[in-house]
Amino acid sequence: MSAAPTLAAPASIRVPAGTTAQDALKAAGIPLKGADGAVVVRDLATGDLRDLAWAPEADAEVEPVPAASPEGRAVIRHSTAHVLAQAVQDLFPGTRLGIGPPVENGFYYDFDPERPFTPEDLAALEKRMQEIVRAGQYFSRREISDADAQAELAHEPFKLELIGLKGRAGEAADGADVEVGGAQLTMYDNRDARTGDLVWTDLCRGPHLPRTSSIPAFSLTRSAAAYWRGSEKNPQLQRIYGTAWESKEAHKAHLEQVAEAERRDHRRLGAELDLFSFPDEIGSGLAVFHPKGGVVRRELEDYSRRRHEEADYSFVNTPHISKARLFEVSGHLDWYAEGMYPPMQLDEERDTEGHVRRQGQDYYLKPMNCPMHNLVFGSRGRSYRELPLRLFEFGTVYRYEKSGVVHGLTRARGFTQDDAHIYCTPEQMPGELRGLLDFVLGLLADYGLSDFHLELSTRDPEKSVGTDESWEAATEALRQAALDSGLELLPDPGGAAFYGPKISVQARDAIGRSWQMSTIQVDFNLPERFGLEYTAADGSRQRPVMLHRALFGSMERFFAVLTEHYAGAFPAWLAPVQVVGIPVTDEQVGYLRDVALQLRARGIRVEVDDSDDRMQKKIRTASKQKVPFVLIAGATDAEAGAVSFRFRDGSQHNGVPVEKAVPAIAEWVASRANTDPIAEALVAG
RNA sequence: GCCGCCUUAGCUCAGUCGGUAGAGCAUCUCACUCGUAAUGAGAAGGUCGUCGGUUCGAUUCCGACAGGCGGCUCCA
Repeated sequence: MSAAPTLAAPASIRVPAGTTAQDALKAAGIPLKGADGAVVVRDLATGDLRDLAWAPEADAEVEPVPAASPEGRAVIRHSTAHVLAQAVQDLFPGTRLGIGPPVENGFYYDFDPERPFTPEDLAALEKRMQEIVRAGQYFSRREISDADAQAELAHEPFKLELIGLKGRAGEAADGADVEVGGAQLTMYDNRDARTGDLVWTDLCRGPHLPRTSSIPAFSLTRSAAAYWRGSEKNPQLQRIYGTAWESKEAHKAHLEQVAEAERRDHRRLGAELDLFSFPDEIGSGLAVFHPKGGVVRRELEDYSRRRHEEADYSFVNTPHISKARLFEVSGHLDWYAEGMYPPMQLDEERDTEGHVRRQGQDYYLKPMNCPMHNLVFGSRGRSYRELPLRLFEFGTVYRYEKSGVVHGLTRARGFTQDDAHIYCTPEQMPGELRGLLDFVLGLLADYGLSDFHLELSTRDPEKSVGTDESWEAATEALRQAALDSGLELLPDPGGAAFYGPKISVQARDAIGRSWQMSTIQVDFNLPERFGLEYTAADGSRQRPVMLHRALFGSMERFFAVLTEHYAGAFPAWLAPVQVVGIPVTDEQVGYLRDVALQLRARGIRVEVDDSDDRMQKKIRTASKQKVPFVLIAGATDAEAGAVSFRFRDGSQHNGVPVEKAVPAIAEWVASRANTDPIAEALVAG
């Protein structure tokens, strides 16, 4: 992440009628070059961004928009997308243009080429783009009537379609409004720096940089297919992604950030640290956890279990498969069948002629735990005195994810939810939601995630069941619980499931990426479908409110997020191997084994490296395995009854008496500290 | 599911313009016994993802399938 610009709020600047914004800025001493330089201006009267070449007809007040600002970067990226499109049409004449908007960290442009782009094409395009940037063509804005635009763009079918969408940009796919914004269509002409000749042109709302040479730094990143206007029903275009920045430094920092994310990729670390794998023999999206991954997972689960016990949850266990009937009742087979593994048919019997003698039964793998939990609730009469009833299970579910979306542990086909369903009275709901959110955030924080924001997904009137009143009450209860948390709350209108509104907790990791973690959902539908009831104080039968809540989303996914958050260097309490003993010579193996026994007696996961590698190699091995505590013992240590600590950051603490070292480690682990142990910290503790 | 790319030793990757392959790391053995991120030597390890086609001959060319990667769509 590049540093946010910390410029003082730019003063308003007057652009006299007939003068260009650029001249006015220059006169006011505003820089026009570099990361702080203005790339466009904001017309303060309308709030619109304008090109620097803009010359208002009447005096206007503007503020400069610096390159190193979200809007400035968007302009840079958008202009770079134009350069890409020009390069593509240079090198691949006849390629049709789609849209080319700026996006987070970069831009893309969609094309309809003769054939898909290859990596070599991308290299050639990047080279051609550099030439265009060097040429310093200027971006020239030109207003155009719809009819003229249609004539001029007769050979660009996608652009023609966009013209038809004009003024209804809200309905257009994400990014389309970059091309056709408001009522007035505009073209942007790229003109030769010297001669002013038209080099290339594109339908575009703008604004743009003054010249192609104003693009400070860019690179192309990848190509991929994308559906035209984001719909599966439309033809696929070839999309090229790139990144562009206000300075070479910011560009480099971004590329470094991408490289860091790659190094932290849980799929890579999973193999390097021997945590888990996805054997082809089992099937796509189905993971096996190796002993080291199993340890981490068990620690995650054990701690969670304890916290759930303390929070008065009841633990249940339910099977992985069920007869079809259950999912007919729950409605899954109506509206979720695509996401389910196909059924297995059991129990069918046929006679010798092959006629069915006994009708078979379809069994399904469960995609969710809620139907099973509802059966637990409904297994006997329930009293209001039992509510809220909180049923918890590490419930493994299976979903037939489409082949293209399976992605490591974060999008698997089989995974275990730390799933709870809470049945309560309508009156209990607000308090229950508040408590739930507290619980969720507290538990996530205990695992080292602390930077959260919330999203409130509200009703989509087109697709929803339940009364207006119940939606209103549930949404308000969720909103209030969210507000009480004091966290940033983003609206997600229409994002709710059809059966009720939800809050999702997003957590930012150590390198600033957001992950959706927990969801808390109110459900009006299932209690109805399952006919769930409790007896109220007045003896009447009432329908409980049901809350769904998966705290980690799934254990696999949470495992992946933590792996990436910690870059594989898990906190000591979670680390698969917490201590490695390294003898300086073979002489100390026995001594270290004795120390290891003392640690193991206190529940510490410890190994002694008695291989015939040299000590330095053993240290390297332990470092690469990201072991939090390395205990080295040579003759000096052994004679003194001591060990020498080496920590993950390379710091040392030598000659620590074993009777101090053992409890120090045990206490550190027991504290569940999420910071790395280092020499100072351990000594202080 | 769609588009593109990829699949060679446990891992990371060379290589073969069609004549069945090589490195580093890891593994094993031996020597070394060393104070904070790689000691040296040797050995072993691959029907080149699977199946089919073309061919005298396929790991190499073609096709299908499986798995992976990057996106799109999807994530109730």
